[in-house]
Amino acid sequence: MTEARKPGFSDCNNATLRRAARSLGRFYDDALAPSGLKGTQFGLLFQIHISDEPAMGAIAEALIMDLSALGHTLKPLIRDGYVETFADKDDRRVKRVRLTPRGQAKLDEALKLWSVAQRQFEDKVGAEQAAKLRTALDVVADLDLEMPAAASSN
Amino acid sequence: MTEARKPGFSDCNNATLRRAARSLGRFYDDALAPSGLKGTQFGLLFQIHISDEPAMGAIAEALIMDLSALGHTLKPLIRDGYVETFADKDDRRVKRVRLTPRGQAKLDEALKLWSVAQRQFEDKVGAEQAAKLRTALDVVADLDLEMPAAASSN
DNA sequence: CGCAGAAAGTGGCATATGCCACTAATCGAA
DNA sequence: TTCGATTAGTGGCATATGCCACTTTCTGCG
Repeated sequence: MTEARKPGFSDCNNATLRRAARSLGRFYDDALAPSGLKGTQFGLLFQIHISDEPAMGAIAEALIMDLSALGHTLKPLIRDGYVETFADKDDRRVKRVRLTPRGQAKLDEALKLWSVAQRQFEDKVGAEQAAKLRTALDVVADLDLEMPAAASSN
Repeated sequence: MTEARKPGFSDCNNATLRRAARSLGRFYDDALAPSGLKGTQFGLLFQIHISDEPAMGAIAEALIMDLSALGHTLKPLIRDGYVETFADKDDRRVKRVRLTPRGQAKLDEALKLWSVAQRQFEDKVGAEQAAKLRTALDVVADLDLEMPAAASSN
């Protein structure tokens, strides 16, 4: 072993998760590079695609990301004309999002690249295993974790 | 179901991993907040702590992160006096890193907060299950993935 | 020795994410 | 109706990460 990742305290679930995310993220980013999209952007476009003109808040909730972070991340996609927003008819506070034709086309293009990476990955770890991992990750993501002290107002 | 995370195509391993990372990251960040450190910074200080005055490159490799990204991430820690760097005696290209006494103290402080979060997490998913997940994530992180086309120069 | 090429970092630029303070709109009572 | 609480986003600020173009050192040869 490289002496780098010694056992004993390298047990931080968060650190391990981030490390894997960086690693896998680079792989998917590389695969998507020809489309000009990052893995995150692809995921965001996809989420919008499978939703029905979702509100910002709905997207943020589905992806478990901060609403403001979503706003920031959306900017380059809007700038490049892949996505457009419009106010909800009944509640002007709500801003809805949808893909432009250009965005739809870009997503289709990226999906082809994505599927290659996805297959590549599943060939390595096994589709079954990959599915199990995703399930486990979804469980973790949806855990209702909160620090003891913070549970006061609950 | 919230209709947000429909089945079928939400199978992207990368998206699922990032989503979980955002979720868990927030939990650990909250737990570490009293120390003023983010989960990432804590992990970085810890990595330096368990290594012996590691070179930048060694840290980057262990954490599977870009060397320049490491440099950027290290800046606030150096600015706050938790870490210091010095040139390697035999190779002036190499920059080594170590914790300052102040950094060591901060790490000790953060470790207490971290262990609470860690325990909280393991109580929820089970220590056994958590260990399995970490193992799976390490496997994923260390996979030798590369796009078919990129294998040319190999 | 001297030079081409590799190796280790740095800096700039761009995206990814979060938190906090604010603004705009809506809702729920009094 | 009117005002306070709530909800949905925005903008600013700071860290997290990557890629690329350079600069500085080393290394290996001829």
